[in-house]
Amino acid sequence: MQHIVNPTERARGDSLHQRIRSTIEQRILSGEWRPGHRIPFEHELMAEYRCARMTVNKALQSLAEAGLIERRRRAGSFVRRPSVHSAVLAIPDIQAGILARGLAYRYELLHARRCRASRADRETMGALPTGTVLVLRCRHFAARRVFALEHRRIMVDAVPHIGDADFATEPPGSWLLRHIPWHEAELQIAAMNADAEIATLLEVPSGTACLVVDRQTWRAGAAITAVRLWFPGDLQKLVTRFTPTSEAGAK
Amino acid sequence: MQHIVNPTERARGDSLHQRIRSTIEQRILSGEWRPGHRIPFEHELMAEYRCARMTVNKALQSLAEAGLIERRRRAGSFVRRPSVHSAVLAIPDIQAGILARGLAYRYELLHARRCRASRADRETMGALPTGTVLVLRCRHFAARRVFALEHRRIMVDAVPHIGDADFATEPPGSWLLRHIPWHEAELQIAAMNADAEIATLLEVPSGTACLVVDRQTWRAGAAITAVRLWFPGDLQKLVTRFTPTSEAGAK
DNA sequence: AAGTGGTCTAGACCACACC
DNA sequence: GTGTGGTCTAGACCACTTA
Repeated sequence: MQHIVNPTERARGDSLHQRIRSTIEQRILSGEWRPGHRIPFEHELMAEYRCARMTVNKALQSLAEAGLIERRRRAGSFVRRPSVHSAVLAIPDIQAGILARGLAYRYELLHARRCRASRADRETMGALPTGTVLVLRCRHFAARRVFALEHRRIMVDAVPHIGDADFATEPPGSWLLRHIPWHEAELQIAAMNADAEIATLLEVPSGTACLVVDRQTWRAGAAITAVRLWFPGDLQKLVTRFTPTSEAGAK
Repeated sequence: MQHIVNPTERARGDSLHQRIRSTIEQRILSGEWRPGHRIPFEHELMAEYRCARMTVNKALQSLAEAGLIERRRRAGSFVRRPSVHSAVLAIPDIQAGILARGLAYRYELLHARRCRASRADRETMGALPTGTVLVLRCRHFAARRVFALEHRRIMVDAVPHIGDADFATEPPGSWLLRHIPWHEAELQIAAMNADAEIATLLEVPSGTACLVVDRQTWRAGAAITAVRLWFPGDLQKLVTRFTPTSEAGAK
């Protein structure tokens, strides 16, 4: 019942569909099967591995979801031609990220006030005209150095129990993650020179290159928060490991 | 045979396992089911949707792969607590990205020479001591402005037919993507001030904040290329849309 | 018209974790 | 032990696409 697997193409994970997947994946990654190459049909793989169609189907669907192959009815499955590099960036919660590096973490609230939603809030986030916005400015420290400067706007009406939050002691990002655990977000990453004010707050020379991350967050279509984080360029690097993909794998 | 689906929880995609998946996903994203909440058992969902176990299994496996739930034998499936934000960054090929924006693209090779692998090549990329490295420096233009400056090292011995490439006319990234379509890579994103030399080449004032992307590429464990790209900070923004995840969904 | 993949069924055995 | 999820089978019907 077992298919004889060449030791060099042996994969971690013992289930048959994982072995089939890995075998094909390695042929693609090694360049043995180039873009456009037709993968064996499901019925051919069934015969090769002596298994049910559901098993090879699971392997091929998994490769299709990963963007390595394209499946076309009546035609077969084909190795895709990668066009964009799709990188999975891990962006940890700031506090957790600093602690994970073994550094001391400190948080400081600089400023907090409530006001009416601005025109920008309405236009970029779809906030209600009558909505109230909580505007926060705070700093994150890693081992006594300023690690990040945070400008945040929270749509008060969309966040239940926000009155219970004490942002003098808890970073708003952490509080929100605890209370609105799942959400959708949009991210922009850019490089900007620190002006005099930003430089003072980050305790770096004026003009220092900073990594600027803008993030907007929604839940069920309703805007929750918008935040801009300034990182001194030498302190924060975003690192990731990936494989190219053909088209957006994410929906 | 059909389960009666509430119109508000109706999903795109008509297959049953997609509907089951979407229904559960919306309960999680809306906050109705908070982290730690136990999803109904597979046999309960079978009864609710009057379908086979494979069908609910496919829906739950898909949610587990997406990082929204955690599955534990004997215990059940539970909504996960997100800890890191995992963003899928789309990083297009430079030429394709500029053309996609409707801008004119131009490429210029500044410098090319072959030399022995340096100590850094060996240490950071695992290049062979006797290996030859092709060192390139080039610029990418979008509508007459300098869009990016590229420093690249290619491990000549690992890339067949590289002698056929004409990097005076074709950007090395495009040539490599055509000839080594699938690979693994590691990416670092940082912000740096342009020094005098970089600023001159980018045609921006000295000290301008730049987005610096370092990428190293392997195929089947063998180093292919390492590249550093400098983007003027105001020109290139990396944009992405995502949902938080619990732990690394990528392997 | 034919043959592919997409989906689904109604079973089954097993590993594992918890009791 | 007991019950969960993990995996697999041997069928089946259908939609779609392409030859």
